[in-house]
Amino acid sequence: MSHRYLVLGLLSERPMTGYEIRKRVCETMSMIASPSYGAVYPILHRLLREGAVTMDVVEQEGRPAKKVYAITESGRDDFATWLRKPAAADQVRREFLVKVLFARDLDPEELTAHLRDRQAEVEGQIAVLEAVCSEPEAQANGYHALVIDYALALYRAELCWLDRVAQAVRAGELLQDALLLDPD
Amino acid sequence: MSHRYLVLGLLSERPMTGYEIRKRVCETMSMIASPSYGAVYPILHRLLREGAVTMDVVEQEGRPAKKVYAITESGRDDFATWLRKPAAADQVRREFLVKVLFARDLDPEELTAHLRDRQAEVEGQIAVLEAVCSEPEAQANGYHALVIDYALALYRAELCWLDRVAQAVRAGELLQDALLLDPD
DNA sequence: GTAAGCATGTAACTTGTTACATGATTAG
DNA sequence: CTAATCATGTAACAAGTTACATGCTTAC
Repeated sequence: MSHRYLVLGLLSERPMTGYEIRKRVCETMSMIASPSYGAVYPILHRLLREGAVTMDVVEQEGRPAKKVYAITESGRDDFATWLRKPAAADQVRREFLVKVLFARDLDPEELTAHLRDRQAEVEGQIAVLEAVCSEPEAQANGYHALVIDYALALYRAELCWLDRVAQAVRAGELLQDALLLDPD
Repeated sequence: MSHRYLVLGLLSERPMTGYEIRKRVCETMSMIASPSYGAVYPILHRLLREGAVTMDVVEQEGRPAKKVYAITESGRDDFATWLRKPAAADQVRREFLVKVLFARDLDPEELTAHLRDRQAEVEGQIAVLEAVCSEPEAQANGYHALVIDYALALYRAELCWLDRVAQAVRAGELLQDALLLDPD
């Protein structure tokens, strides 16, 4: 459901094509979503059917014609209503965590490998976010910057956790049952 | 996909019924997942069909008969293979974040309300995690405790972020475009 | 008596991914 | 000549939710 409103929100800034929407989301909002074309186009078709957007075919030479979608008053109302409704609660839900949960079945080296993989992934995400941060588009929109800051804060906290756990594994503190982690 | 392996992982500890599995996940692993019956039962049927588990009908007086599922060697192999594969990357993806992204369309009080809602939600989650932490089951399993600690670390980081943003809103630092948030 | 817990299940629906098809231009 | 970028779309599939149906027991 929130992909729909992400699309509508972006169109409330300016008219765009499906291709453009997807590109913008994947490049500057990848921490929130990375929808495929198979998600974006059907959403636009549906919004059009419902009258939340209008569509304008723009011929281009050289390139294929593009369909520019623009939000309508009714679309703005729909978006405004959604924006004011309380957000649904959602989980942390990472495949990575399920693997940690059953790490008693892994050798310490295998667990360490998972931790290292995740660390590389998180560091990569942080690098992407910092790059997005320094772009003019993100700096112009305080709320976009806010969301990036949120993701950075969580990723940095995760990095700390990964470090602590990697140390505990190295120290052999995590055996079959084990102790660990002073509560703060 | 990871629900399947969560089920298989739990069954690798001891035989259980679908009802039990769901209850245990929802009560002690709610930060990772809260599958509905409509998710759990079909997974078990499929695992049975594939030979990853066996099923034993146990009649009970008073209560309806229950179906106890136990993991097979083939199921253990399947699980062990999955456990060693690198985990898929996943996003932060919170509906809440999409609302923040478009908060320029909200009055400061409306944004504050969203922030407060989220704060209450996060504090509730932390309370649940701390309660689970103190149970003997979680303390006996170091890896379970580890996952709880992960979730706590992220939730606490989020709480800090929420605080910072709430303050910025109160101070009127978040207008149409706005500055904000010294990079660390 | 009524709500909650035990216990199983299915059907309809939603939301999304992957993989495919099409086809032109530009940069290496 | 090959890959990437622009640009649209569909079909098959995967994974899950919600809502329903059933039915018994125990605690308030």
